[in-house]
Amino acid sequence: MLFREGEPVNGIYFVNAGKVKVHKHWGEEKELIVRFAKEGDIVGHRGVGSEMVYPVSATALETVDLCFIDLAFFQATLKVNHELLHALMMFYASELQESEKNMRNLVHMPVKGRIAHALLALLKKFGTNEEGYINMTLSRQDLASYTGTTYETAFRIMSELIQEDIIAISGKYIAVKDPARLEILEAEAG
Amino acid sequence: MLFREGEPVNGIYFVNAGKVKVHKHWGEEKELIVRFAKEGDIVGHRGVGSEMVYPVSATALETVDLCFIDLAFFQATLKVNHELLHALMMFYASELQESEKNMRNLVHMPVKGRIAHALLALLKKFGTNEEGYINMTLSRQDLASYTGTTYETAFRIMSELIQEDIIAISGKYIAVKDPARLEILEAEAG
DNA sequence: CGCGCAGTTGATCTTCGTCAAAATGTGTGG
DNA sequence: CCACACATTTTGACGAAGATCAACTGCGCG
Repeated sequence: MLFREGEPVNGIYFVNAGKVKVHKHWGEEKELIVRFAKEGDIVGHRGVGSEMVYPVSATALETVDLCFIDLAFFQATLKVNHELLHALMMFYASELQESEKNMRNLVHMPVKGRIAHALLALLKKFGTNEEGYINMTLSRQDLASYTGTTYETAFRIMSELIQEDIIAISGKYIAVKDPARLEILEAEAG
Repeated sequence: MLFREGEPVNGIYFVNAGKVKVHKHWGEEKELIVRFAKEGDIVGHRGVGSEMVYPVSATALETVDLCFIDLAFFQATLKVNHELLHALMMFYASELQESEKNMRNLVHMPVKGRIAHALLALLKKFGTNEEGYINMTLSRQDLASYTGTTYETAFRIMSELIQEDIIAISGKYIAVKDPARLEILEAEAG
């Protein structure tokens, strides 16, 4: 765990290698995964703001190689490097768009559509290995948290998708066999 | 309507007076209100990004007085005025935090809690007039869209809250009589 | 007086979350 | 190699929250 929701912010992280999940908690048990980060991504920038407290937690999903940047240094850099400042602003803007799209989906889409959307997003973000499996291992628990459902429901939907021959599973890896059908599920009633 | 989701971005708006809702659509009928803007707020900044297309719509809730800034000019200004760039970045950061908090609430909170949260947010944002009513008229339809529910459900919950003497309604205005009880509803199971 | 429309309420229906049991897997020590 | 404890996955049954549909109210207006 890189940092925990509620802790004071003292810097940001660059991910050199490995995968990280960024999540928000509700009560003891429940969580919502807000984003995944892979090599090249920033983590902890959500702490920047008036409240110097992390609004989310970040935990490594595998062994990661991180670069920690002290907050004071980072902010000083921003003051000087306007390219970076601009890039960071654009990054926030796109994350905001993404977040609000997910929000709408959460409200109006049935679980199956959300899972479809999530799988496509993961496929796009992490790509596939030679055999066509998504380059990431995701426990069903995490998939559930990412789509805002429970473990059992996520499980059932995945079973359905396998029955329908839209996806396939091998060990901890998932393959999307029929992206088009997922897109249909995603778009349904939209 | 200031602009519509999907249209190309050609500038941003400053609100001098009046209230605006920013919303995202799903299908023909359904929408989700993402944010309200009042005098002093920016609208249309969500269009900034790689895709030069508005990800949301904005419509005036009453007569508004706007200041339109051409996109090219705005971006040129950002290049020069680093204070502004920095402020805008911070603004995005806080909107992102807000958005993700709402996202979690949408998933884990029951409707009643979400309405409580929404009322408190509106109270905080718009304040009250002399008689204690929130300085904003909100149709139940909009309240429903804002909390991610249907008209009927929003209506029922409001009735409950009135029964419980937590809020009061006069014409189109809403008064929060017992903020503490709303906070309890908001925090429940969190 | 009748029509239309927003506000209101009631009745049902679906989806999904919850709980619990069954099946299956995994490790450990004898 | 087996027996046992324990964890994880899978399936089933049930219930609750809320969406949907439809009817009813009051009210303005032609």
